[in-house]
Amino acid sequence: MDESTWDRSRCSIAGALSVVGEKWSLLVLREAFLGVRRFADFHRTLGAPRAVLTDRLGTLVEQGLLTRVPYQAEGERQRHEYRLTAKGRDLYPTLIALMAWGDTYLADEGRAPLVLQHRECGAPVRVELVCAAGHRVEGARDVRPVPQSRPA
Amino acid sequence: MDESTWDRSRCSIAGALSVVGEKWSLLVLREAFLGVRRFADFHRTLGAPRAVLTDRLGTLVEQGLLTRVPYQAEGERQRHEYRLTAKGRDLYPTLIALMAWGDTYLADEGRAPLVLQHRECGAPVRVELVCAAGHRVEGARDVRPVPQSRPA
DNA sequence: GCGAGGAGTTCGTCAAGTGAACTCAGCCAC
DNA sequence: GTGGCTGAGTTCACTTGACGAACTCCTCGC
Repeated sequence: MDESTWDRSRCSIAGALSVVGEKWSLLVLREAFLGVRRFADFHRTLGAPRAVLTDRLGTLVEQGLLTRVPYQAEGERQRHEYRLTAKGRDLYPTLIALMAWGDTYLADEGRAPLVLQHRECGAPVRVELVCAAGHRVEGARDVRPVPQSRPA
Repeated sequence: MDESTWDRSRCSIAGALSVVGEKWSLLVLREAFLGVRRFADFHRTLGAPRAVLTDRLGTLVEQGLLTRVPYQAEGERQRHEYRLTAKGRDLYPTLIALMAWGDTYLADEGRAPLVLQHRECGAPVRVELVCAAGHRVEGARDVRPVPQSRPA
């Protein structure tokens, strides 16, 4: 492709990174996918500074990846918890792809620290590139990037 | 799963982010996938400050995602170019997943600024979650995360 | 009223990103 | 050879962001 003429400023990767590209954002989402919902639990499991966590949770809510819903445990006062929205849940494949890469290249002795099993059958889950016609796509070389003209 | 006992410090997502989680890293890789190889072109297409670019290219080389190979254009002095390694190329699904998310939630009027076609058949390419038994996995709810015990 | 704990906020410090200016090396024209 | 051009950095002053500890506020149970 002609990489010199494509308008990078509209790139969806750049856009996505402007939403979840800050430090801790994707890790917050990882915790959310593991079921964490409360501020104190995010803080404990991530070890991020409170101020940063407040900020990240705030922008994730603002961007619509999490919602802040009130809840009340018995014998406690009302609090808020953070839950994934559909927009947030749709980042799951991204996280899985990142994790798979880390498992391949970073895990000690190739042992993945966390295995994902299909709930129905127990088989391990992975990401795959496919085309709409059903072919398996091996990598970037099998793909032709086609920039779309900007609507006038 | 019991999210309170799993050792987050070994998480492959955190590990991967420590390699490519800094600002500009994934965008540098995006350009590399689009065929950019030279410092000046990275600089021009990304608009990142030179110092940051020097640093990011350096760490990506150091981490083995890019290699720095000398080349010489006719009539010019010898220079270096940066090429993706297998380790770098394997981040392709991650970038595609991020891009797909951005296309869905950020692109104006749902028009993806860049379409990926399967080179063989022209059909659009996307990422999918599947299990080893071949089932389609819809999302996080279909997945059971199982922490692996740390080797003693 | 008192203490505890969740959920932040504030603050001083330190690291990282930013843009402009400067450097350095080789090639070319003269 | 001299001077200019270009690619690839480096340096610097400045601003932004991250860090950890300390502080606040609110509410519940006692």
